[in-house]
Amino acid sequence: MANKMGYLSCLDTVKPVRDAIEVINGKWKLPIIISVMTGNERFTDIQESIPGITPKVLAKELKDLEQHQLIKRVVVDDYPVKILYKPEPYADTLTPIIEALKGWGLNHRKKIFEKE
Amino acid sequence: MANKMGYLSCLDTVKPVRDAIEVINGKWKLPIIISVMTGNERFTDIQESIPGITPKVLAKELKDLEQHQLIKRVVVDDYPVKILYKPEPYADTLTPIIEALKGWGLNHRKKIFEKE
DNA sequence: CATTTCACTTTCCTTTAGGAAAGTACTATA
DNA sequence: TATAGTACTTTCCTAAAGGAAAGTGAAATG
Repeated sequence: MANKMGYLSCLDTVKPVRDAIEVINGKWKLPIIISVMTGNERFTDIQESIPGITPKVLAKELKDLEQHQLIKRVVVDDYPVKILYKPEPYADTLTPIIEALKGWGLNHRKKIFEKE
Repeated sequence: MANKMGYLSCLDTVKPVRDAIEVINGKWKLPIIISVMTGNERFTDIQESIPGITPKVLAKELKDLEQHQLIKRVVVDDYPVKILYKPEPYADTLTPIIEALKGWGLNHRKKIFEKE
């Protein structure tokens, strides 16, 4: 009944990491969350705060993030109608990930510049 | 000389996060690093420890990770020749990211199951 | 001599991500 | 009346990611 695998199981870590990656995958999701958490609320503001993002990509990613309950789309019925994107409380749970990536990225860039 | 942007700058965070994402992007890189850090050294062992990965993808990602100095490919000149993949010390710097993703993924799965 | 193991590579194919450019419908402002 | 801003959508396209299946060459094992 014992298993005869010759490899070491790492599924305890691999599985949840993959679950997380599925939610925040791609180039743009974390940058958008960061922008919204920083306080950018309008479509155009978010777009301008993230260099290189196109409106098509932004619109698609905003929908994904809404589905995952990380942000919400709020329609304000003034005249003219305003649309605001706000972070959901659940977005705060991503802070440790964002901080870890930020720290690593900062250090990595330093490492690259030292070498070359 | 002041800037007249209407948005809030979040580049201090967005830029390093993007640098990090560029290195560990895709479905497979972190799972492979986790497997190698767990102690899997042989191609076939790594492959079997990560459900769903194909040899083509594994070969390609191992090369990428080697280039980023996260793992090294060691040829052991016994007869028969053995090829071992070992984590580089630099791989350890990814531990906070992996732990953050693992924690988040675990919690996320719990959240999903509670809801539905 | 046949089979198996190991570490891949090769081919073919589909899906997804992403970018460029233009357009749209509405409202506001000069 | 013309121009500009807002929040997108649409079309077209390329590149990269990823998967399935088979093959390869060397060496070991039965």
